[in-house]
Amino acid sequence: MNVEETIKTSREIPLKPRTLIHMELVHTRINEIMTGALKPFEVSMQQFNVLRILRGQQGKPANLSTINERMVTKMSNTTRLVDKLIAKGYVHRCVCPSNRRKVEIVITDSGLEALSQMDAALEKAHDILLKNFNTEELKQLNQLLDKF
Amino acid sequence: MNVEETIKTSREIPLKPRTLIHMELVHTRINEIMTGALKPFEVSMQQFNVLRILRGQQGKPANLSTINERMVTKMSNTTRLVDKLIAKGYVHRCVCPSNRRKVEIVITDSGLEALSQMDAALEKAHDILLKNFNTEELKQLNQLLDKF
DNA sequence: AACTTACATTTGTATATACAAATATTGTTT
DNA sequence: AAACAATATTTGTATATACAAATGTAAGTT
Repeated sequence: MNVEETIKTSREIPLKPRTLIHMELVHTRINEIMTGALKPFEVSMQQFNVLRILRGQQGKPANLSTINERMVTKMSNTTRLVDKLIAKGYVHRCVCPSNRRKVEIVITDSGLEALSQMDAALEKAHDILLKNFNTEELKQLNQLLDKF
Repeated sequence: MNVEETIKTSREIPLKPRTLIHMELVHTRINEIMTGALKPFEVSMQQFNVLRILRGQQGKPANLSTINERMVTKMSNTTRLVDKLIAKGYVHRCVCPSNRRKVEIVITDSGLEALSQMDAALEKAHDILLKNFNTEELKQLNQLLDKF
Protein backbone atom coordinates (compact mmCIF):
# COMPACT_ATOMS: atom_id res chain seq x y z
CA MET A 1 0.00 0.00 0.00
CA ASN A 2 1.75 3.12 -1.23
CA VAL A 3 0.18 6.34 0.05
CA GLU A 4 1.36 8.73 -2.64
CA GLU A 5 0.37 6.39 -5.43
CA THR A 6 -3.03 5.64 -3.95
CA ILE A 7 -4.05 9.26 -3.69
CA LYS A 8 -2.23 10.15 -6.92
CA THR A 9 -0.02 12.87 -5.57
CA SER A 10 3.50 13.66 -6.65
CA ARG A 11 4.48 16.00 -3.81
CA GLU A 12 5.94 14.73 -0.58
CA ILE A 13 3.55 14.58 2.39
CA PRO A 14 4.92 15.52 5.85
CA LEU A 15 5.25 12.57 8.22
CA LYS A 16 2.37 13.34 10.59
CA PRO A 17 -0.39 13.89 8.04
CA ARG A 18 1.07 11.04 6.02
CA THR A 19 0.69 8.70 8.97
CA LEU A 20 -2.94 9.67 9.49
CA ILE A 21 -3.75 9.39 5.79
CA HIS A 22 -2.05 6.01 5.81
CA MET A 23 -4.22 4.88 8.71
CA GLU A 24 -7.31 6.00 6.84
CA LEU A 25 -6.32 4.18 3.65
CA VAL A 26 -5.60 0.97 5.52
CA HIS A 27 -8.87 1.28 7.39
CA THR A 28 -10.74 1.59 4.10
CA ARG A 29 -9.07 -1.57 2.86
CA ILE A 30 -9.82 -3.48 6.07
CA ASN A 31 -13.42 -2.36 5.86
CA GLU A 32 -13.78 -3.45 2.25
CA ILE A 33 -12.38 -6.92 2.82
CA MET A 34 -14.31 -7.56 6.03
CA THR A 35 -17.59 -6.20 4.70
CA GLY A 36 -17.09 -8.30 1.60
CA ALA A 37 -16.58 -11.42 3.71
CA LEU A 38 -19.86 -10.75 5.51
CA LYS A 39 -21.79 -9.86 2.37
CA PRO A 40 -23.07 -13.42 1.70
CA PHE A 41 -24.67 -13.36 5.15
CA GLU A 42 -26.28 -9.96 4.61
CA VAL A 43 -25.05 -8.56 7.90
CA SER A 44 -22.96 -5.46 8.50
CA MET A 45 -19.77 -5.53 10.58
CA GLN A 46 -21.68 -3.85 13.37
CA GLN A 47 -24.36 -6.51 13.31
CA PHE A 48 -21.71 -9.22 13.30
CA ASN A 49 -20.09 -7.53 16.28
CA VAL A 50 -23.38 -7.60 18.21
CA LEU A 51 -23.85 -11.28 17.46
CA ARG A 52 -20.37 -12.06 18.79
CA ILE A 53 -21.02 -10.07 21.94
CA LEU A 54 -24.25 -12.00 22.51
CA ARG A 55 -22.51 -15.33 21.99
CA GLY A 56 -19.92 -14.25 24.54
CA GLN A 57 -22.74 -13.92 27.06
CA GLN A 58 -23.10 -17.71 26.99
CA GLY A 59 -26.84 -17.78 27.27
CA LYS A 60 -27.09 -14.83 29.63
CA PRO A 61 -29.18 -12.06 28.10
CA ALA A 62 -27.55 -8.70 27.41
CA ASN A 63 -29.20 -5.32 27.48
CA LEU A 64 -28.60 -2.49 25.04
CA SER A 65 -26.15 -0.52 27.16
CA THR A 66 -24.01 -3.62 27.76
CA ILE A 67 -23.92 -4.31 24.05
CA ASN A 68 -23.06 -0.72 23.34
CA GLU A 69 -20.13 -0.50 25.73
CA ARG A 70 -18.64 -3.68 24.29
CA MET A 71 -18.94 -2.75 20.67
CA VAL A 72 -15.79 -1.94 18.75
CA THR A 73 -17.45 0.98 17.03
CA LYS A 74 -19.97 2.48 19.40
CA MET A 75 -22.98 3.74 17.58
CA SER A 76 -25.78 5.87 18.85
CA ASN A 77 -28.47 3.53 17.77
CA THR A 78 -28.15 0.02 19.06
CA THR A 79 -31.94 -0.30 19.12
CA ARG A 80 -32.23 -0.19 15.35
CA LEU A 81 -29.18 -2.40 14.94
CA VAL A 82 -30.84 -5.06 17.07
CA ASP A 83 -34.08 -4.57 15.11
CA LYS A 84 -32.24 -5.71 11.99
CA LEU A 85 -30.99 -8.82 13.74
CA ILE A 86 -34.46 -9.63 15.03
CA ALA A 87 -35.82 -9.29 11.50
CA LYS A 88 -33.28 -11.92 10.40
CA GLY A 89 -34.25 -14.19 13.29
CA TYR A 90 -30.73 -14.10 14.74
CA VAL A 91 -31.67 -12.58 18.10
CA HIS A 92 -34.63 -12.37 20.43
CA ARG A 93 -35.64 -9.43 22.58
CA CYS A 94 -37.93 -9.08 25.56
CA VAL A 95 -38.45 -6.66 28.41
CA CYS A 96 -36.35 -7.42 31.48
CA PRO A 97 -38.71 -8.71 34.17
CA SER A 98 -36.72 -7.31 37.13
CA ASN A 99 -36.24 -3.85 35.63
CA ARG A 100 -38.74 -2.91 33.01
CA ARG A 101 -36.54 -0.06 31.74
CA LYS A 102 -34.12 -2.60 30.37
CA VAL A 103 -34.47 -5.08 27.55
CA GLU A 104 -32.97 -8.55 27.43
CA ILE A 105 -31.41 -9.63 24.20
CA VAL A 106 -30.26 -13.17 23.47
CA ILE A 107 -28.85 -14.83 20.38
CA THR A 108 -31.05 -17.55 18.87
CA ASP A 109 -29.92 -21.00 17.70
CA SER A 110 -30.28 -19.77 14.15
CA GLY A 111 -28.07 -16.82 15.08
CA LEU A 112 -25.42 -19.08 16.57
CA GLU A 113 -25.49 -21.27 13.50
CA ALA A 114 -25.12 -18.31 11.14
CA LEU A 115 -22.41 -16.82 13.32
CA SER A 116 -20.21 -19.89 13.14
CA GLN A 117 -20.29 -19.68 9.36
CA MET A 118 -19.43 -15.98 9.51
CA ASP A 119 -16.48 -16.76 11.77
CA ALA A 120 -14.95 -18.96 9.13
CA ALA A 121 -15.41 -16.28 6.47
CA LEU A 122 -13.91 -13.62 8.72
CA GLU A 123 -10.90 -15.74 9.53
CA LYS A 124 -10.14 -15.98 5.84
CA ALA A 125 -10.48 -12.20 5.57
CA HIS A 126 -8.03 -11.75 8.45
CA ASP A 127 -5.50 -14.00 6.77
CA ILE A 128 -5.80 -12.09 3.50
CA LEU A 129 -5.43 -8.72 5.21
CA LEU A 130 -2.45 -9.74 7.33
CA LYS A 131 -0.70 -12.06 4.91
CA ASN A 132 2.42 -9.86 4.78
CA PHE A 133 2.90 -9.75 8.54
CA ASN A 134 4.80 -12.16 10.74
CA THR A 135 4.03 -12.51 14.45
CA GLU A 136 6.80 -10.15 15.48
CA GLU A 137 5.53 -7.43 13.16
CA LEU A 138 1.98 -7.84 14.40
CA LYS A 139 3.15 -7.40 17.99
CA GLN A 140 5.14 -4.36 16.97
CA LEU A 141 2.13 -2.85 15.20
CA ASN A 142 -0.05 -3.43 18.24
CA GLN A 143 2.50 -1.70 20.42
CA LEU A 144 2.61 1.32 18.16
CA LEU A 145 -1.20 1.48 18.01
CA ASP A 146 -1.22 1.58 21.81
CA LYS A 147 0.38 5.00 21.57
CA PHE A 148 -2.78 6.51 20.11
CA MET B 1 -5.38 2.89 24.09
CA ASN B 2 -5.95 -0.54 25.57
CA VAL B 3 -8.01 -2.83 23.37
CA GLU B 4 -9.37 -5.19 26.02
CA GLU B 5 -10.34 -2.36 28.31
CA THR B 6 -11.97 -0.34 25.56
CA ILE B 7 -14.27 -3.14 24.46
CA LYS B 8 -14.69 -4.39 28.04
CA THR B 9 -13.59 -7.94 27.51
CA SER B 10 -11.71 -10.12 29.95
CA ARG B 11 -10.74 -12.92 27.58
CA GLU B 12 -7.57 -12.80 25.54
CA ILE B 13 -8.04 -11.92 21.86
CA PRO B 14 -5.85 -13.75 19.31
CA LEU B 15 -3.21 -11.55 17.69
CA LYS B 16 -4.71 -11.21 14.21
CA PRO B 17 -8.25 -10.18 15.17
CA ARG B 18 -6.76 -8.07 17.95
CA THR B 19 -4.69 -6.15 15.41
CA LEU B 20 -7.69 -5.45 13.23
CA ILE B 21 -9.84 -4.43 16.19
CA HIS B 22 -7.02 -2.19 17.31
CA MET B 23 -6.89 -0.54 13.90
CA GLU B 24 -10.63 0.05 14.04
CA LEU B 25 -10.47 1.60 17.52
CA VAL B 26 -7.64 3.91 16.55
CA HIS B 27 -9.48 4.89 13.40
CA THR B 28 -12.53 5.81 15.44
CA ARG B 29 -10.38 8.03 17.63
CA ILE B 30 -8.67 9.69 14.66
CA ASN B 31 -12.05 10.31 13.13
CA GLU B 32 -13.46 11.85 16.28
CA ILE B 33 -10.57 14.25 16.79
CA MET B 34 -10.34 15.32 13.15
CA THR B 35 -14.10 15.72 12.71
CA GLY B 36 -14.15 17.73 15.93
CA ALA B 37 -11.42 20.02 14.63
CA LEU B 38 -13.44 20.69 11.48
CA LYS B 39 -16.73 21.12 13.31
CA PRO B 40 -16.43 24.93 13.72
CA PHE B 41 -16.15 25.20 9.94
CA GLU B 42 -19.16 22.94 9.34
CA VAL B 43 -17.36 20.78 6.81
CA SER B 44 -16.85 17.02 6.86
CA MET B 45 -13.43 15.42 6.44
CA GLN B 46 -14.42 14.46 2.92
CA GLN B 47 -15.35 18.04 2.08
CA PHE B 48 -12.07 19.25 3.56
CA ASN B 49 -10.24 16.70 1.47
CA VAL B 50 -11.89 17.96 -1.71
CA LEU B 51 -10.94 21.56 -0.87
CA ARG B 52 -7.31 20.54 -0.40
CA ILE B 53 -7.30 18.70 -3.71
CA LEU B 54 -8.68 21.77 -5.43
CA ARG B 55 -6.07 24.02 -3.84
CA GLY B 56 -3.41 21.59 -5.06
CA GLN B 57 -4.62 22.26 -8.59
CA GLN B 58 -3.23 25.81 -8.31
CA GLY B 59 -5.98 27.51 -10.22
CA LYS B 60 -6.43 24.72 -12.75
CA PRO B 61 -9.98 23.36 -12.64
CA ALA B 62 -10.53 19.72 -11.66
CA ASN B 63 -13.30 17.46 -12.83
CA LEU B 64 -15.19 14.97 -10.70
CA SER B 65 -13.24 11.90 -11.70
CA THR B 66 -9.93 13.61 -10.94
CA ILE B 67 -11.18 14.62 -7.51
CA ASN B 68 -12.44 11.13 -6.90
CA GLU B 69 -9.20 9.37 -7.73
CA ARG B 70 -7.25 11.68 -5.45
CA MET B 71 -9.53 11.42 -2.46
CA VAL B 72 -8.33 9.50 0.59
CA THR B 73 -11.70 7.88 1.03
CA LYS B 74 -13.26 7.41 -2.37
CA MET B 75 -16.97 7.83 -2.20
CA SER B 76 -19.46 7.04 -4.87
CA ASN B 77 -21.03 10.43 -4.86
CA THR B 78 -18.63 13.25 -5.47
CA THR B 79 -21.40 15.23 -7.19
CA ARG B 80 -23.35 15.71 -3.98
CA LEU B 81 -20.19 16.35 -2.00
CA VAL B 82 -19.32 19.19 -4.34
CA ASP B 83 -22.93 20.44 -4.10
CA LYS B 84 -22.38 20.99 -0.39
CA LEU B 85 -19.23 22.99 -1.03
CA ILE B 86 -20.99 25.11 -3.65
CA ALA B 87 -23.77 25.82 -1.16
CA LYS B 88 -21.12 27.14 1.23
CA GLY B 89 -19.56 29.26 -1.51
CA TYR B 90 -16.24 27.45 -1.23
CA VAL B 91 -16.12 26.11 -4.79
CA HIS B 92 -17.47 26.97 -8.20
CA ARG B 93 -18.62 24.56 -10.90
CA CYS B 94 -19.21 24.93 -14.64
CA VAL B 95 -19.40 22.67 -17.65
CA CYS B 96 -16.06 22.02 -19.33
CA PRO B 97 -16.09 23.86 -22.67
CA SER B 98 -13.89 21.36 -24.51
CA ASN B 99 -15.78 18.28 -23.33
CA ARG B 100 -19.30 18.94 -22.26
CA ARG B 101 -19.50 15.60 -20.43
CA LYS B 102 -17.08 16.92 -17.87
CA VAL B 103 -17.46 19.62 -15.27
CA GLU B 104 -14.80 22.03 -14.12
CA ILE B 105 -14.54 22.67 -10.42
CA VAL B 106 -12.38 25.38 -8.87
CA ILE B 107 -11.92 26.59 -5.31
CA THR B 108 -13.08 30.16 -4.66
CA ASP B 109 -11.19 32.85 -2.73
CA SER B 110 -13.60 32.35 0.12
CA GLY B 111 -12.79 28.64 -0.02
CA LEU B 112 -9.04 29.27 0.08
CA GLU B 113 -9.48 31.62 3.02
CA ALA B 114 -11.58 29.10 4.97
CA LEU B 115 -9.20 26.30 4.08
CA SER B 116 -6.20 28.08 5.57
CA GLN B 117 -8.05 28.35 8.86
CA MET B 118 -8.97 24.67 8.70
CA ASP B 119 -5.32 23.79 8.10
CA ALA B 120 -4.34 25.36 11.39
CA ALA B 121 -7.09 23.50 13.24
CA LEU B 122 -6.11 20.22 11.62
CA GLU B 123 -2.46 20.65 12.47
CA LYS B 124 -3.40 20.95 16.12
CA ALA B 125 -5.49 17.79 15.80
CA HIS B 126 -2.51 15.95 14.29
CA ASP B 127 -0.30 17.01 17.17
CA ILE B 128 -2.84 15.81 19.72
CA LEU B 129 -3.30 12.47 17.99
CA LEU B 130 0.40 11.81 17.55
CA LYS B 131 1.73 13.35 20.76
CA ASN B 132 3.09 10.02 22.01
CA PHE B 133 5.09 9.28 18.88
CA ASN B 134 8.63 10.33 18.05
CA THR B 135 9.84 10.57 14.47
CA GLU B 136 11.40 7.12 14.53
CA GLU B 137 8.17 5.54 15.71
CA LEU B 138 6.14 7.34 13.06
CA LYS B 139 8.45 6.02 10.36
CA GLN B 140 8.19 2.55 11.81
CA LEU B 141 4.39 2.75 11.86
CA ASN B 142 4.32 3.91 8.25
CA GLN B 143 6.52 0.98 7.26
CA LEU B 144 4.22 -1.48 8.97
CA LEU B 145 1.14 0.08 7.38
CA ASP B 146 2.77 -0.41 3.98
CA LYS B 147 2.37 -4.15 4.55
CA PHE B 148 -1.40 -3.91 4.24
C1' DA C 1 -48.14 10.27 47.80
C1' DA C 2 -46.18 13.96 44.86
C1' DC C 3 -41.87 15.62 42.98
C1' DT C 4 -37.42 15.24 41.23
C1' DT C 5 -33.57 12.96 39.36
C1' DA C 6 -31.39 9.28 37.04
C1' DC C 7 -31.54 5.51 33.93
C1' DA C 8 -32.51 2.70 29.62
C1' DT C 9 -34.34 2.72 25.50
C1' DT C 10 -36.82 4.53 21.51
C1' DT C 11 -37.98 7.82 18.04
C1' DG C 12 -37.26 11.76 14.87
C1' DT C 13 -34.46 14.14 11.84
C1' DA C 14 -30.62 15.37 9.18
C1' DT C 15 -26.72 13.90 6.91
C1' DA C 16 -23.58 10.33 4.99
C1' DT C 17 -22.57 6.48 2.20
C1' DA C 18 -23.09 2.45 -1.06
C1' DC C 19 -24.81 0.80 -5.09
C1' DA C 20 -27.49 0.65 -9.23
C1' DA C 21 -29.77 2.89 -12.86
C1' DA C 22 -30.46 6.88 -15.76
C1' DT C 23 -28.88 10.77 -18.50
C1' DA C 24 -25.91 13.34 -21.49
C1' DT C 25 -21.99 13.65 -24.45
C1' DT C 26 -18.35 12.01 -27.31
C1' DG C 27 -15.92 8.86 -30.24
C1' DT C 28 -16.05 4.72 -33.26
C1' DT C 29 -17.95 1.51 -36.46
C1' DT C 30 -20.73 0.15 -40.27
C1' DA D 1 -25.59 9.47 -40.87
C1' DA D 2 -27.36 5.79 -37.81
C1' DA D 3 -26.06 2.62 -34.39
C1' DC D 4 -23.21 1.38 -30.85
C1' DA D 5 -19.93 1.61 -27.19
C1' DA D 6 -17.34 4.38 -23.93
C1' DT D 7 -17.02 8.20 -20.81
C1' DA D 8 -18.51 11.51 -17.16
C1' DT D 9 -21.80 12.84 -14.31
C1' DT D 10 -26.30 12.80 -12.06
C1' DT D 11 -30.23 10.84 -9.82
C1' DG D 12 -32.81 7.40 -7.06
C1' DT D 13 -33.09 4.39 -3.38
C1' DA D 14 -31.82 1.89 0.56
C1' DT D 15 -29.17 1.72 4.46
C1' DA D 16 -26.01 3.70 7.98
C1' DT D 17 -24.75 6.98 11.35
C1' DA D 18 -24.81 11.15 14.47
C1' DC D 19 -27.22 13.80 17.48
C1' DA D 20 -31.07 15.58 20.01
C1' DA D 21 -35.45 15.01 21.93
C1' DA D 22 -39.05 12.08 23.74
C1' DT D 23 -40.78 8.17 26.30
C1' DG D 24 -41.21 5.00 29.97
C1' DT D 25 -39.47 3.20 34.35
C1' DA D 26 -37.22 3.17 38.84
C1' DA D 27 -35.36 5.15 42.95
C1' DG D 28 -34.71 8.80 46.27
C1' DT D 29 -36.47 13.06 48.70
C1' DT D 30 -39.59 15.97 51.02
